[in-house]
Amino acid sequence: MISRKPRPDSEGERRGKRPTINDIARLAQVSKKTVSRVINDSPFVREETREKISAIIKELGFAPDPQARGLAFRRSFLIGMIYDNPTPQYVVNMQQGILDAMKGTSFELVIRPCNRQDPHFLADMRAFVERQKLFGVVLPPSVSEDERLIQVLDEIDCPYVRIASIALDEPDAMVVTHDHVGGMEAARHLTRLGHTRIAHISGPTLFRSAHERRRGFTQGLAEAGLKLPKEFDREAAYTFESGVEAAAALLALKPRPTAIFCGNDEMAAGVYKAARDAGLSIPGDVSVVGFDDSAMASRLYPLLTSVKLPIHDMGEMAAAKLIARTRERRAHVQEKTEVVPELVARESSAAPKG
Amino acid sequence: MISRKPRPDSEGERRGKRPTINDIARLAQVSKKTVSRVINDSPFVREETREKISAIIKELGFAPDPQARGLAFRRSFLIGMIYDNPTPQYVVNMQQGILDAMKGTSFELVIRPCNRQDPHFLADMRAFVERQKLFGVVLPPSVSEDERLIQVLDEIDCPYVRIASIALDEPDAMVVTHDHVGGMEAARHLTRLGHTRIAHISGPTLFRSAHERRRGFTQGLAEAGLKLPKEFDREAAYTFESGVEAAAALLALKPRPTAIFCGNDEMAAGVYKAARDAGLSIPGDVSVVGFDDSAMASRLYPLLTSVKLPIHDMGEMAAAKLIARTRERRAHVQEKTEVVPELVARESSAAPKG
DNA sequence: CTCATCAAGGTAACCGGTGTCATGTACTGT
DNA sequence: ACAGTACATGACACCGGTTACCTTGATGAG
Repeated sequence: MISRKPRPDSEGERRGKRPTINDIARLAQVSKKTVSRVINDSPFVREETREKISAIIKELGFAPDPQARGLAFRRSFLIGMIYDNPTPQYVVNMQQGILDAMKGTSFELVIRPCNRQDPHFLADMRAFVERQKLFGVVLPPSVSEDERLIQVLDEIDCPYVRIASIALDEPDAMVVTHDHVGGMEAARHLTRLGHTRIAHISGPTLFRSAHERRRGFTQGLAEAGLKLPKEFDREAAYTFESGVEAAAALLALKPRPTAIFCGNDEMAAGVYKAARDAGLSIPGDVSVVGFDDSAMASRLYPLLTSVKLPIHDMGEMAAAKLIARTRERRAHVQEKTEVVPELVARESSAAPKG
Repeated sequence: MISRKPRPDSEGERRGKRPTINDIARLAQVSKKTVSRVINDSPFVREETREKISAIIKELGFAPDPQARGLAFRRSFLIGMIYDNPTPQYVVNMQQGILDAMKGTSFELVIRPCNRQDPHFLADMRAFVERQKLFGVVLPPSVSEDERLIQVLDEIDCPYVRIASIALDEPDAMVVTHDHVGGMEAARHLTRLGHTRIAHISGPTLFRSAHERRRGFTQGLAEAGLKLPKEFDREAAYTFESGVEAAAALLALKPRPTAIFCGNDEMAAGVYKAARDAGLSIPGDVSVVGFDDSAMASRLYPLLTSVKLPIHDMGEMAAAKLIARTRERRAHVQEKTEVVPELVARESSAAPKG
């Protein structure tokens, strides 16, 4: 129960002290440079020597000091995640994905939420990345869309991988999420159910994701010969409240839509509320489709049909691309780069009445 | 749209290169050691000298390299957050709190989810903390309750702050969350509404939080002369599914409880489902109170009454304690250490029928 | 007036690795 | 048998700071 217990007196030996590269070198009777070569997989080490050194390293549980190594490399072993996405589920899943990609490597994840509106935004990010000499950064939307930030990162020569709904960059600096396919799937799902009066509540269209989801959606409607009339096309803010408001307006129209596709689950939850307020039932009077397939989707009643993006995998892929830059110097350049959303049908969507 | 733009040829000057302590020393015509003294607020620098150096530092926008500094200090400027809490909202809020405490300092946050069941758990954590020479770690529940981990941290002499529902350690290594007060508030709320048959679904009681919430709850019931009968006292797993199951059992009892207090919101959502399945209305037939006040609480219908813990502030306080260790060598030792949950009454709790 | 004391700052080694280049060996080819 | 080359390794400076220790001039006590 005591926080800082006195440490037992250390006996003469290097008790408690982690071994250094010098210790290894001494034991292996080689220079520390050779040990360094083994650590860094240099090809210029005799197999025999390598094995001897490796054995000692393993035995002593030696691991090089990332700070010292970083200092010499002029680059740290930290990967940053810079984000402004307010959805906790999204953030946590992506973090986990990145961490999974780093598993077994000596990289660590440093996180950095930010606000693109802040006047210090660019200066802060520059200072952060430059000071920490980040090995690379993962940029989920919407920071991935900020060209000013990209310019800063290019200037200070910091590798990055952008996660976005369209290809904004070279393949090895991108994970493309094809949000428009998700929109299309939503449209297909609803038209197949027989809906014809279908509305959309999009996120702020200055977010590419919102734009792409909407684009795919209208495209999907077009496949069935349908259009998205102006009065059925509302832009909201990706928030619950804005969803309530937009949905209330839609549900007051005559004739009202029999289905609503929302740019995310938060706004879909807003539709639930607006529908209750208007005395309408889901999916009896209106079908609802969300986007994200967040935890909420399976807690709401009725269970929300939603489009799911493999956020964890996106993070993992992005980090893997970053890590690949050293591992095998641009070896298999074209790792998997694209991800496609999938519709998860639940209870909130059904054929329209009559 | 190109990821790695060629950098403009650097002119003779140190274009693009960050200044080092040597640059500052040269310009100020002092030794680098004196610059170092200024950086570290050593008292042995003449005011005049200090000002001259500070001015140059500011002008050049110099910031010492954390790796080099860390290497010499034998300690990094990274603060770790080790967690196993699966609730994204919780994780993100706490992260944000920690980051807010670090704002303006040169610390960065490294996150590390873990699984206490994993056989490598302790070894992994030791390697992580020791390799990175973490400045300190923040331990939210339930890792904060793991005495083996604490022992490891003590051994490698890594400072930590534990966030837990009871005082497990010295005040400067703790943030105490008094979960039992939350349980008590829930009990008071329900008894005041007139309920007498009140049930509880707790989290796994090997989690202190679950145990404390339950303890406070029974204590609150006792204040009103009530007991928690055995059949009204269920232990579940903090998950939605386990909540459904436990609630179904409770609602099948005769007479059934008129109110259920849940150890978290996830399980409360489970009660909603079980109630619907049983054809019971909330709060008409059963009142429900959750714990966490997660985002879900205000998306569910009816809005969930829940007990709220200031998670962001807990993270902030914990990190502040860590940082205070250097800032002003154990100056005001007794920073604020305790936090009290608050009940947020919404629609899911009302007076019992009749 | 001398010596101890202290503030203010400098010097050099060091933290734990890596880069550069020199050196020594063992094969090649002729 | 001998230069030429490729491989394997070591010596040493360096990354950008800090610690430990030393010097210097000024001040005060005896």
